[in-house]
This record gives sequence, structure tokens and C-alpha cells, in this order.
Amino acid sequence: MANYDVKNEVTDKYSLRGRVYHKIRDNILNGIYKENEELKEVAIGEELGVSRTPVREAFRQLELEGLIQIIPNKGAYVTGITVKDVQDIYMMRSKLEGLAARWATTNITEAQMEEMEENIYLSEFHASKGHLEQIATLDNRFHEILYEACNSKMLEHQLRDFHEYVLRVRKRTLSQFKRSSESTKEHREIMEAIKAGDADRAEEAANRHIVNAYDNMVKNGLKEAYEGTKKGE
Amino acid sequence: MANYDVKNEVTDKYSLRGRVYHKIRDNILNGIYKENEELKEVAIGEELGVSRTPVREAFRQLELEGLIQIIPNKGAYVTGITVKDVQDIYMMRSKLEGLAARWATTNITEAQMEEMEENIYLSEFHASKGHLEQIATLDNRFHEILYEACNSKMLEHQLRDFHEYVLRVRKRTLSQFKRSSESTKEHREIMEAIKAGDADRAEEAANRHIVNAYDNMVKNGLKEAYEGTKKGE
DNA sequence: GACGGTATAATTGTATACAATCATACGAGT
DNA sequence: ACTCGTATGATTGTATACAATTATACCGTC
Repeated sequence: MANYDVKNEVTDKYSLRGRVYHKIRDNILNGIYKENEELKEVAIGEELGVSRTPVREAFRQLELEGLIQIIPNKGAYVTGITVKDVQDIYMMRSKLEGLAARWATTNITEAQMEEMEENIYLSEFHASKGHLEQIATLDNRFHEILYEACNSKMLEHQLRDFHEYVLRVRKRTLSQFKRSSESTKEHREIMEAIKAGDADRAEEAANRHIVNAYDNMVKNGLKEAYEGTKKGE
Repeated sequence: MANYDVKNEVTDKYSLRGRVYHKIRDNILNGIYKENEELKEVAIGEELGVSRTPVREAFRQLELEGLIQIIPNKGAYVTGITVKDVQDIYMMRSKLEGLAARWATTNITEAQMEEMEENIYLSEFHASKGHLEQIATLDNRFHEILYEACNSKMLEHQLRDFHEYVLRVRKRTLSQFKRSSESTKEHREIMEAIKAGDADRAEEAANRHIVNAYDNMVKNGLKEAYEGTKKGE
């Protein structure tokens, strides 16, 4: 342990700075650090091969995010993430994603509109071929485009947070869904509404899309998988 | 300078830990640190009478919030906050506040319901007397109750962030509004809908309440006041 | 005079040392 | 046996020292 593996899957992206933060964050979201567990600075530091300083900086960020609670002069405790938390995040995201679709209606650029159409075109192709990896990438990219197209730094920032949040939680569930075609169809609805300049329809479609994604995830066993890793092992 | 005034207005609340973070945050939101300004760790540290360590921890938090941007090995730059940012935050908050009202409809406790009714009763009294200080306190408390009543840690956390955000921005505008009675009336609408168990109406009322609050703030010169402190001095 | 390279300075990133606070264990007194 | 107080250890909070990186200034060359 503490082998300081510099070449893991995300290190290139979060080169050096932020590495500690993301690692701890992953460990919380993936249930490795369990609820109410006390995180000790030296222990985490040794685990990641760094000193207390970067660990403390990460702690401060995680506290702001609500993933841990820091009691002054006492310690840092994992707040954890319950099934209800995930559900709530999805509902919140649904509302804001709707807002993003609404704003995109008036703010989307031609280039973004083109990429969105192309994204859906490719998604439909890969869905028909069953290319799960590509579908997942395109799905993520679709939402990224939407966030950029809404032309709001604040909303984009918030939605990215939510999106990343649910992505990480979803990793613990089966990554394969039967939802590719439905999802793409909903993306098309959102796109068509934006293209038509119909803000109400765009908002409504984006709202429903996220709610549907949540429902699907629940049906595919989020609850069981999640409770499994939490109570078990 | 750097006199380390331990007994200022907020030190007791954010005792020691978080003091540096909140001070820097205030300075950004109040326009003391201007857009694109480079924040140097030692300079800020001396200004606040602390070393680089707490400053760095604060920087990491502020970056997560999007108030500064940290370029590795280069420096921290103030992202700033534009009029559009404030507007966007209000619209986002409007949606989520509506969600909170919706959820409160089914989750509010008797004690919370009682406090909410009492809050409105007192607000109406103080509004009639023109007690601005009490009105402001009760207004803040009303929203706090709502956040607690929605029974969602995630939503509560997010709304608190937004609320604090707009409160600090609003401080730079005239703190006196002609809106007391309207605002209280809207609070009553929200409360009545929650009490009646009408989730749709509660959500809609909360939505409108925030939008109205924003419109009122704009009318009362947010734009001018804000641009004034940004471009001027 | 313009360009490029090296040296110096400034700044951030990390580790460690010291101070303050909190938890625990032991023992004296009742 | 129980309680309180003190002492010890563990842990966090802060400051500082050192390393790495980046910016700047100077100087030589063309």
C-alpha cells in the first residue's frame, strides 16, 4: 500500500493537484470510507503517500461539499451518502437541467446545436449496434453540451457537480442498462425543442429525462446494490 | 492592518476555523478583491495575520465554489461575480426553493409548521410597525424553516449556500426595501399551501417568491450599485 | 536594437516542526 | 466502589522550512 501509483485512470486528468481530493471523494462515494467513519489525517496521508497538508486541503473541500463533517479540534467524519440523498440529487438536478434546457433555447450557438445533433445521430447508431462504451461517452457529452449551451457559468458549474456526483454513484451499480434507446430518444426530444425555440417544451423534456434516468436506475437495482455495499462486507 | 481583530461581528460564529475562508469570501463578494486579481498566499496571510497554510485551505474551498480559479504552480485568480451570475443564482434558487416547498408539504413537522405560522404572524406585526431589523431576521428564518422542513439534507445544504450567497451580495445594495409586506404576504401563501397539503401550489408560490425578490432587488438598484463598486473607486 | 539563454527572484507545492486542544488512563481521595 | 483531578498520549491547528515550478531581469550574441 501507499505505492503512489501515478498512472491510474484519472491521475492524468487531475494531475497532482486535486489528486488527493478526488481519491478521498471516490472512496466516500464508493463506500470504502463508511458512514460515520473518522478520517485521520496521517492515516489517509500515508495511504496516499502524501503528508497531512494536501489531506487537510482535501478535507476542507469535502466538508464544503457536505461529504464529511469536520468538528474543530476533533476530527473529520464521513457524512456518507444514502439512497435518499441520491434520489434527492436527481430531483434537484431534474429541475436545474430543465432550467439549462430552457436557457439553451435562446443561448445555444450554431456550433453547439450542430454538435448536439451529431451527438444524437451517433448515439442512435451506436444504440442500434449495442456499443455500450460509446453510448455512455456520448450520453455524458450530450449533457456537457447542454450545460455549455445554457450560457450560465453558475448553472453549468452546479450541474457538472451533480452530474459527476451521480456518475460516481452509478459506477457501483451495473453499468449496463437497457435504456440506451429510450435515453437517446429523450435527448432528441430535448434537442428538437431547443431547435424549435420552444423553451417550455425543452424544460419539460429535460425534467422528465432526468426523472426517467433515476427511475430506470432504481429499477435496475440501485437500492439493492447500494445497500449491499453499505451494510455488507 | 493585520491587527487580527478577534472580536469582529462574525468571529464568534466562525470561531477560528473557517474565519480565513469567510473573510476572503466576503472580500470577493463585496468586490474588495476585484475580478481577475491575483491572490497571493503570503499577502493574504499577512493581511489576516495568519500563515499560508490556512489561506491555502481557504483557497481550495473558494475554488470549489467557483469564486476563484487556481492555476497549478501559478496562482489564484478572482473569478468575480457578475450581475448575470446573481440573476442566474436567483433563478436556480427559485426552482430549488419550489422543490423545497413541495417536499415540505409532506414532510413538515408540527413544530416546524407552528414556527412558520408564528414567523409570519410576527412578520406581519413588525412590517406594520416598520421594524426593518426584525423583518430581515424573520425573513431569513422563514427560509431556514422551509429548508429544514423539506427534510432533505442535500437540498437544504444547497439552498443554504444559495441563500447565503445572495444575502452577501445584497448587503452592498440598500438594505432597506419597500417589500416587507409583499414578501410576508408571499410567505403566507407558501405556508398556507403547505398547510393545505397542496404541493403544486406550494412549489409555484415559492418559485414566484424568489423571482419577485429578485425583480424587486433589481428595481431597487442592484445593477447600479453593483457596477458602481466594480468599476468605480 | 532584437532575440535568446541563463541566472536570479518570486511564488506555489509539500513536508515537517511546534502549539493547542481533546481523549484516555491512572490514581488519590472520599 | 465511585468520583474527580491530573498526567499522558493522540490528534488537530498553525507556522515554517525546503523543493519545484514559474516569472523576470540581465547579458551576450547576432
